[in-house]
Amino acid sequence: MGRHSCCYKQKLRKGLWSPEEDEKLMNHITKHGHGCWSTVPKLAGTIKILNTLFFSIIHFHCFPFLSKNTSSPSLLIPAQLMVAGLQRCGKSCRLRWINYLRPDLKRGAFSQEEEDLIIELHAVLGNRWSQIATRLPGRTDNEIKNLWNSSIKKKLRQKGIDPNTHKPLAEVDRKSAPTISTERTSESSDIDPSSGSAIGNLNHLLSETAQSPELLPVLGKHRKETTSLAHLRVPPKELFLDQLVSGHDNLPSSRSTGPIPNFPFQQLMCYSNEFGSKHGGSTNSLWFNQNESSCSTISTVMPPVSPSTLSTSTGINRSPDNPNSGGTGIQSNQFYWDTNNPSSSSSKGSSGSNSLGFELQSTSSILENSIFPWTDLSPDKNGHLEEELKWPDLLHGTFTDTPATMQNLSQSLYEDVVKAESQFNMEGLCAAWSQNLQPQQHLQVVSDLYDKDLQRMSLSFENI
DNA sequence: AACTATTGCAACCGCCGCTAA
DNA sequence: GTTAGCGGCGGTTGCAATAGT
Repeated sequence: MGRHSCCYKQKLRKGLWSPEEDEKLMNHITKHGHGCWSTVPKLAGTIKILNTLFFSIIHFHCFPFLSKNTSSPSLLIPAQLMVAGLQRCGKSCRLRWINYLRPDLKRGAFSQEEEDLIIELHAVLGNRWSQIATRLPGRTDNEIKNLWNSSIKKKLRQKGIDPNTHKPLAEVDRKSAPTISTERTSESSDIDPSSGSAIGNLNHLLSETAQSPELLPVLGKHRKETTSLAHLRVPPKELFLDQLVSGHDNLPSSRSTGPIPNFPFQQLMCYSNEFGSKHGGSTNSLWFNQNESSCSTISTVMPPVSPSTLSTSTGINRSPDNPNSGGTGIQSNQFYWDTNNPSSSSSKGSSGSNSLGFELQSTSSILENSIFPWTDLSPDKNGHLEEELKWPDLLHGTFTDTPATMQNLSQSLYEDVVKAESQFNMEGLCAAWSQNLQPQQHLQVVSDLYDKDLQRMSLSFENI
């Protein structure tokens, strides 16, 4: 198949991104959405030039006395704005946005719970980093991949666990371990679905679950511990920006883009992370200000977003001593809303009702009652999860569960798998929200979404 | 202080699948 | 059916920061 056209182009910058490039890209995407990535580098510069030209012409015609020494409006354009667009290929722009500039990224070290989750997901999904990343809100596949290769692998080996098969190293050694190639799918393919002890991949898992109820808890576990996070995952902010700025309602097929019409995402920008409540109260707030203490506040006071707000509120606070660095501290990469804009709000703003006038409620209650009516998966009232299934039991199929639990798990099986594969489809929910549907209607919408996702899922697995 | 080794992470490379012409 | 363009993914590399000597 054809390669990316930009790969053939010369004179494109490579290497680390400068703050100026970041700003260009950030400004462009927040104002216009990324659209076609291949056009982003050009547009990121040309739009600025056109804007400048426009205002220069206005300036020239309205205030000629200020430019009497100039013979042409074009002379009013500052030279520094005449630079071309980003000298980057679209692919590079996309990568930079996804892995670094995206406002929903969670910075900082991985928690132990996240690491454990990655290990468990890797046992099921193999090196499908992007799918693993969908279960860890705010984390990118690249980040997870790096963590795996640099840290988790070593830790597992130190514990006597083979990171490829998730089996004890001694057992692997006895079996004259297969040569680990450097091929793309080497690690995931090392997990032999037919081996019986390690769960090779999701495809195998699905086929097995159809016949082997004992595998259901594998998904059931993730349903409780991880899919609940997936449920709470809100669409990337850029989706909203695209929609809010452009106002169109096309439906991109890309999994990373999609319209979110009139969705009150400000109330979802933060969620009560069960990890946080479970372990020392460290709340992992996502989206924008990642100040740990501001989670509950920002989730309830964020007003509707206007394009004007967005266009002026995309500043990035970086660590002052290293502006080019992503920083490792959670505080070092905050994205903020324009606190000077009266239509906007501060993360330290007061609570109460927002400018839409509807009564605010806690994020968790919204999630449980309105947005995610199926969230019977929530932690219990004390913030604790139900007793977890031990992973080794899952791997070896020795788990037994009560019929009632199994029934619940089987009911939710498709939820978990579908969302693992297709990511949660927020579009319909957003549409439902925008239509002010009643709870029962929400349920219907959700049900329909599941049906569609299930169909897509089936097709996907048929093609594997 | 200088050098080397290690680590962490951002970014690139190359391939694949999907889609439209 | 073929081809090209594109987005996306996973593997790998390169480099800056840090630790160790």
